[in-house]
Amino acid sequence: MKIGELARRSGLTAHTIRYYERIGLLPYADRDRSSRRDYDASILAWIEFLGRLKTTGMPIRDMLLYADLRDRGSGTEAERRALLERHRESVRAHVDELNACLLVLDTKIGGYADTEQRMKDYDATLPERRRKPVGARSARAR
Amino acid sequence: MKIGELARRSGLTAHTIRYYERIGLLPYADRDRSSRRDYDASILAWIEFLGRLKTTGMPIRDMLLYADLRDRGSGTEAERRALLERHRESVRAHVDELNACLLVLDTKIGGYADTEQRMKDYDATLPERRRKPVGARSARAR
DNA sequence: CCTTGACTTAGAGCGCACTCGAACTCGTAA
DNA sequence: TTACGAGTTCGAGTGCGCTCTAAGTCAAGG
Repeated sequence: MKIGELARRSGLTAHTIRYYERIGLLPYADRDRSSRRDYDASILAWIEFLGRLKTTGMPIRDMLLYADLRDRGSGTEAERRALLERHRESVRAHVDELNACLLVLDTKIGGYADTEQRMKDYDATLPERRRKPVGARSARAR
Repeated sequence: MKIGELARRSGLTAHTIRYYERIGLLPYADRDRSSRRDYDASILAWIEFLGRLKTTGMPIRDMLLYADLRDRGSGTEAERRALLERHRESVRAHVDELNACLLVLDTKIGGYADTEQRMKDYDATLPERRRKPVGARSARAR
């Protein structure tokens, strides 16, 4: 599989695939006679897994850590597992936080229930917004 | 309340508060005789609300949109509401996505159940990782 | 033979959201 | 009076994760 097809199939751009290889997220790909990257379909599973880590907010530096553990092969399983478990906890915490925000958002939206009614939430508590008075740099200009 | 106290109470840094004012996320604050910002406690509710939007992944440009609608006052309620509802939907979708990823993560971690066992997931499907062969720029170097 | 288009590399540039530094001004306490 | 600490402005710098450009190579089709 050439980089173009992998791009189509993975949803990444060819640019991003090369970038990932450069930083070590993807293994250095085999090249054909004319130096073009030639991928095995198995790379897709790894890219999908990276995508999930990314979706769940793992920074690239941590994915690199995981990738490096994987490189080092057997003997690193416990560490890999620990890394994923820590990440799972942080994702769970984030989901909880998002759900809490959703409740607040529901309340807020509820405040707009009848568009024609006055607000009784945050919007009403701040008297009115002011803009920086243009050209008024200070009381006694110098 | 001076900017330092607001920083302590809001969790933002004074730098960030000034930055938010600069870009229009926070209203231009009243200044005392010596040009120092002097805040009313009501600003805290707004900052907390912004924090929730931020936590839920709303980009600053959208918060600005909301802030501008709020500035324009009555007559913009429907639009504000629509904005929040769209955002709520995107947050819900993201939560669903995260939960789906959590399931995969659980499976993956399950694969490490007994650290001493062989892997039968992604890690096992990629034969082995290769590194860029240093100094090997091409078959026929030039 | 020539064109086309998919690829190659190295490196620059971008958008976001801060974050910090420099140089300065105040008000207060010693 | 002087020193301190907390504030001010403007603008530059940072870290992240891409994203794109330039200039070149190559293989296949017309």
